Amino acid sequence: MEKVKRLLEHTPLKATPQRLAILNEIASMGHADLETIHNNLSKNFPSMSLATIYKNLHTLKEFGVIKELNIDNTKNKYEIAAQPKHHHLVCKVCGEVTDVFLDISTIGPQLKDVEGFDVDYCEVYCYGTCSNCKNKSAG
Amino acid sequence: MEKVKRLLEHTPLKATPQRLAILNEIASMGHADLETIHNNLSKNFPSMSLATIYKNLHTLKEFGVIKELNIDNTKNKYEIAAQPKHHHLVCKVCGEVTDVFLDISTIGPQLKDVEGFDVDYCEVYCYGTCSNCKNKSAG
DNA sequence: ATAATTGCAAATTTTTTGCAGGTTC
DNA sequence: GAACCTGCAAAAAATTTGCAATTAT
Repeated sequence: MEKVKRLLEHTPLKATPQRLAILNEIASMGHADLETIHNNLSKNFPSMSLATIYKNLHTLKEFGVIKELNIDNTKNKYEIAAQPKHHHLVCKVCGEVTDVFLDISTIGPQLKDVEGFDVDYCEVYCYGTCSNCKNKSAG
Repeated sequence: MEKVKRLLEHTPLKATPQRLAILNEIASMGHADLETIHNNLSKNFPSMSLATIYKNLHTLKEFGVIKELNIDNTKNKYEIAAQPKHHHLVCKVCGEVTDVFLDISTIGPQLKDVEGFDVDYCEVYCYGTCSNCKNKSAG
């Protein structure tokens, strides 16, 4: 829990048990959505209210502690922001999300052509079937 | 209107005026969200109900006539699916979305390493500032 | 004629808000 | 002690549903 506490260091946000639990859940899952966070935390933390999770996800995102993923057909998922830059692999069967490090340096030069648009960063989402799901469908 | 009617040809969906108007709106805007569609269509089509738009966006997506975009911090936007493969540029200031053709052939080979994951396709979203917004902030 | 679609109103689900009591710094 | 947070309950917003009348094929 001390690990995630550090994520709040340069923010005005207080390290409440609920907030740390939410961060810890996201950190240990890698990626988590609101419902999953609520379900998992409710077990050990029965009074954890939905409103608290809504407020926290909003605030944590606002202060750049977490990031929202933008995945097709999925409820919003969150990940810890302080990670090396990476992209995402999404299994369209089970929904599992995996981080992947990609060299996308060939994209930047192609955007030079776009009249006057200043690109800050690009996000890549790759969709397909994970090995688990592939094996299941194969028999 | 005949143009968008063709988009329904290989589906069991009927070409109702409401449906065609929705498709036409998306086609002419390039990308549109539910609220915008509703606002714009209500002008000429006062009885157009929100429920009809919800149902249509769902059905049209289900049959692959339209695609939902996955843009950070934005309400779901839709585009016509039958278009050459492209990616998206998003202005973080005004929200404007622009299509962009990118060669992402360098990504595929990098994914060979990922154990057992079969990638179908990748989506790239590039975020930045469009020329309009850049000029405004510059004075 | 048949099956699909619309629009309304109601129901449901999701998200936000206000505030009293409690907590962190 | 000041500012911030939580959890509750209520409010607001977003989305879905059921159904009778209508429409496309």
